[in-house]
Amino acid sequence: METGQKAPIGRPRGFDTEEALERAMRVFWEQGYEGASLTDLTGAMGINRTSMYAAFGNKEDLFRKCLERYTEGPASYGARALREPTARQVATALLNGAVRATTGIGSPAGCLGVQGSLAAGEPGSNARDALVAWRDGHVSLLRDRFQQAVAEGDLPPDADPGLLARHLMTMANGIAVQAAGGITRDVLQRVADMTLRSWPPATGPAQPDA
Amino acid sequence: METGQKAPIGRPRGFDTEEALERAMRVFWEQGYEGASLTDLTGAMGINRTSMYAAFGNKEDLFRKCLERYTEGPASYGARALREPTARQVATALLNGAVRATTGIGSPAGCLGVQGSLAAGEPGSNARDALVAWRDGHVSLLRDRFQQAVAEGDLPPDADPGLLARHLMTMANGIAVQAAGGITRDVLQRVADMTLRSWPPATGPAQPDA
DNA sequence: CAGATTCGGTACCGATCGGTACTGAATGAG
DNA sequence: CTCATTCAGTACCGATCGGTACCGAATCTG
Repeated sequence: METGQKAPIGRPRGFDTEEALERAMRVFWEQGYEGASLTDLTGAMGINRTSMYAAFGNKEDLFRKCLERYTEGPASYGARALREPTARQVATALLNGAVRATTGIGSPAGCLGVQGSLAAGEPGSNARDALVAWRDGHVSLLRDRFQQAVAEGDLPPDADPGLLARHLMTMANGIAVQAAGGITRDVLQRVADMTLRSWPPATGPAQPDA
Repeated sequence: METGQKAPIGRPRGFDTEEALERAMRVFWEQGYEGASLTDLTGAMGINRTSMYAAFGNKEDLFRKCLERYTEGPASYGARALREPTARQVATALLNGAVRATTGIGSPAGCLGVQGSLAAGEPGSNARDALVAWRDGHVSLLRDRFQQAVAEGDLPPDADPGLLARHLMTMANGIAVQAAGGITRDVLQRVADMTLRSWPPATGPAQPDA
């Protein structure tokens, strides 16, 4: 059985699963989990319901797979940012990446990880929880990266890695909301620049007013 | 006809419209426009469909009225912040208010103006557009307020009021996303404090790296 | 009282929701 | 070739969607 990997039995699949997943991802991205009906999804994927269920499970499974694809595709700037040499460069790459990804010319506005499902009724609760975990996972990765920066002396010893990570993710998610509302890339880039100009912000007690 | 204001003809309404609106607002807040079904809404309001349609129009009208109520209730910190004497105090009141409102103990987590409808399918597009306009309206008010601060010398003459306003709203919306994900008030307050510690951020060219 | 008017409950509308049974077409193995 | 296996299209499932027709109950004016 040298050819174990190949030669699937039966009629071969008539569509490209990667291409179909890409199109489904864009529908979820544009319309959110609850707003994307199976008719919308399969219409964009170019297949019918039966093929979708056979290939991907159900709507929830499809959403999860789209989220994975999103993470490795449009949101891959996050993983790249973590590999930047300094904490400041991590922050810069993250926010610049967020601006670019949420305002891509050929892509839906905003971020799938935010508008995919932020508030939902009971049938969409699993998708919502999946996105909460997704966002929190990124914060944890950022926190670990900043913890490392503190250990390396790249950030001051009294810096709070968790707080810096949360602050940065808050800004990135805010950018996603703006982008979903149609704010243009150049405006959001200036907003990101403004944040980065005073980064890292002080972690200690509040500075005197005025 | 001195009593023109009173004595409505016919059977009097058997429920309090303000109370019903308050409960509907919370359902939209928790579940979003698309995630809140008429059954959910009328169930929480304690009335049946017929009464809801007679009193409020339809689901879209109900949502708009809930958004108004939200603006004048839980989101009234926005209008209050604009009346603070200095730009810095405006920013502080806004972010502190956002933290409190999105993490209220007896209220749903997050912000109706964000998670009410961020991405939606075609049937929810009107609600989504209403929220986009709602958020942009608040940015415009902030921009005008900061423009005034520049004129008063409260902000430096080279400050960009529109950019400062957008930056602040981006942070507030980011806070709303965090809160929707269950992040607690004390954490978000520290994030807000961190932002305010370096506010207003410089508007000019980027500061030298490191 | 009678008559007009409005509210509230039931029962229903067509459309759409996510999901599936069934059937025929296309491919492998023998 | 035959036969098992898989894919894809149709047609459908019960449930729910937002919205409404209808009618009795309740309250006004006169």
